[in-house]
Amino acid sequence: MENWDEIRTAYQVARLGTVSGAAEVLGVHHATVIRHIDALEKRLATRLFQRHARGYTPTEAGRDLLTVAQTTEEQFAQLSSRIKGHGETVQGEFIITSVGGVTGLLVPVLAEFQHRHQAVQLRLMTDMRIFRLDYGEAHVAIRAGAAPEEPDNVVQPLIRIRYGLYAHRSYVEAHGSPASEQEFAGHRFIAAETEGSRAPFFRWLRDKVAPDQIVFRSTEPAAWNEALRQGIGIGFLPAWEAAANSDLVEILAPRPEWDSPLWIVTHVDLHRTRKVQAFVSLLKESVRTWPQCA
Amino acid sequence: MENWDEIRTAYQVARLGTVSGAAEVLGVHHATVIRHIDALEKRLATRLFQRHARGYTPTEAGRDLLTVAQTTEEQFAQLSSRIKGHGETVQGEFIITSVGGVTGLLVPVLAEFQHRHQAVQLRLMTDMRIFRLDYGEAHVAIRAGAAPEEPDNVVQPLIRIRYGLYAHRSYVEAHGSPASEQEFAGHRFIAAETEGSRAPFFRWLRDKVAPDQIVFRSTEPAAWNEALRQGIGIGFLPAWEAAANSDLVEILAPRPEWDSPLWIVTHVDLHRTRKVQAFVSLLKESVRTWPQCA
DNA sequence: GTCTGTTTGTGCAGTTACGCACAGAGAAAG
DNA sequence: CTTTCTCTGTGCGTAACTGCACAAACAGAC
Repeated sequence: MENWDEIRTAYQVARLGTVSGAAEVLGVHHATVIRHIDALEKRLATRLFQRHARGYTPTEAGRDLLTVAQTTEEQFAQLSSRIKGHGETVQGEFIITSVGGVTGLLVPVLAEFQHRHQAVQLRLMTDMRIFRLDYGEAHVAIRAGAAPEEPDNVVQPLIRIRYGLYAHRSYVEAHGSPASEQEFAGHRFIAAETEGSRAPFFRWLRDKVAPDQIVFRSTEPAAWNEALRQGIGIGFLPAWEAAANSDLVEILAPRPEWDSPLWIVTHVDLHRTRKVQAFVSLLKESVRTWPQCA
Repeated sequence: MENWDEIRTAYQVARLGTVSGAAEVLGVHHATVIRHIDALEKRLATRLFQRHARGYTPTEAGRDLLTVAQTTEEQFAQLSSRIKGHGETVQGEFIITSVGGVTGLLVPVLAEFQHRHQAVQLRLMTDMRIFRLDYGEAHVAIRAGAAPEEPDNVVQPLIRIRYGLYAHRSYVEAHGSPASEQEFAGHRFIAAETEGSRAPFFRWLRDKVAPDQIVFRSTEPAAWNEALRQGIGIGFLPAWEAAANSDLVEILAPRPEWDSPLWIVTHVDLHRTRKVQAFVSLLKESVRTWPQCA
């Protein structure tokens, strides 16, 4: 039962009773319809229609095909409208993967997105490994560092996060506060786990301090944050996050060279969809209300 | 949602995850698969798959299509086996149309047919008008008289019914029995309603007797029979039917010129089916057990 | 009866779609 | 890092399919 098009032609013939009518509905020549029927009957080794001068009358097999194909056409029509509507309306699952450090900024945007589009189910994936937009693992990704250059991904700049060097009040009370990087000797620092971290401020830090000065390492940005609050050492923090916590003391003010650019990355196949576009535009819009960052 | 073949192609791609695999299953070149997907996505204005070097990953729309097309394929497969089996097994409705006079011979054959093939539902149509084998009104027809010459119908001779002229004993006791057609004057006859009856014995009768001698006319052969038994007049009867009734007196013995040939007529589109063949062969076989007729 | 409209059926010409070959890109293995 | 394999993607020639035109047959109207 290969060649579904022939089934479709046979269905129209069975429905309308004439080859000519079916040809008109299908938008093909009636000769094509005849050939389709002939081929299908030959393959099934059964007559589907009785031919006469007034048209084609379906046999029992033809009537059977009629009912089956009728539901098929309905199913396909529903599928079509569902798919077409799917691209235009914002609904269904929506998967975002992002770097760990920006969840505090991202979640309010997601809340607003959910509020605007009640029919979406949100999934935020922040994990060690980089989720691939290929393979359909996520609809959009928030990436940090150098601009991603993966093919088939459309990359848009989102914002530059200003990073400063901060410590908890308790740390400053215990160890003092270095006025510049020349006074870093003897101080304790917090950094990322991976040596080859792409964050510019971590590369800067690696040049300025000895490895044994970094007393706390973690892959998880939330852990850096917590370690900082516990007074374990001096560490980088987004300026907006430090400003929200009065217990944190600014060691060194943010510098442009420490800025971490954020990127919105979407797969080219999904970038045109209304759902993705709705989220991206909302995200860009929300970013403008973050004056502490830009 | 036209072009069901493209849906089928997309279904296989969604199922297998790769263009190459789908191409192999479908028995086409992988370039064709790519073109089908491209065309379908363009028509739906939605991406069904995310393309990457390892294959095609279905999007939500693609997964939706997958489930719909999966049931479609199952439905078509069942339809196919049903239709193919339909041609080989004897089951379903079986419609016979026949001239009215032979039901007494036909019904036993139908009973045997039903006994052999429990899965058939028999319908015997004996009506004024001639049912057309075109339009699917019947599977086989038993026709009488001159050989039908309708196109697209396969005509086979079945048997020649011997007709004689009979009357009920009560009629003979009241009016006597003519020894030959020369003594028909004053006798009463039973004939068909239609003037242009194709039965040869009625044409013969029309030449021998005056119109007002025909005192009973009916379109229904069973009515002739009954009228004969009631002693209304002299009428033609199949020899076998008269022989079964001892109250009937033979007026004139059957003559070859009165023979009414019966024909088995089937539509060419249905003639090859096993169901029709089974019935036709059974009918021919049964006919040999009617020695009174031939 | 003739005429008209509709339908099926077929040979021929054009066009679309297919198969083929090759290129390019990742991913996995050594 | 290099090699190898698999899979996708595209230009080109061919083959299959489609559209066209015409013929034939039939039903209905007049």
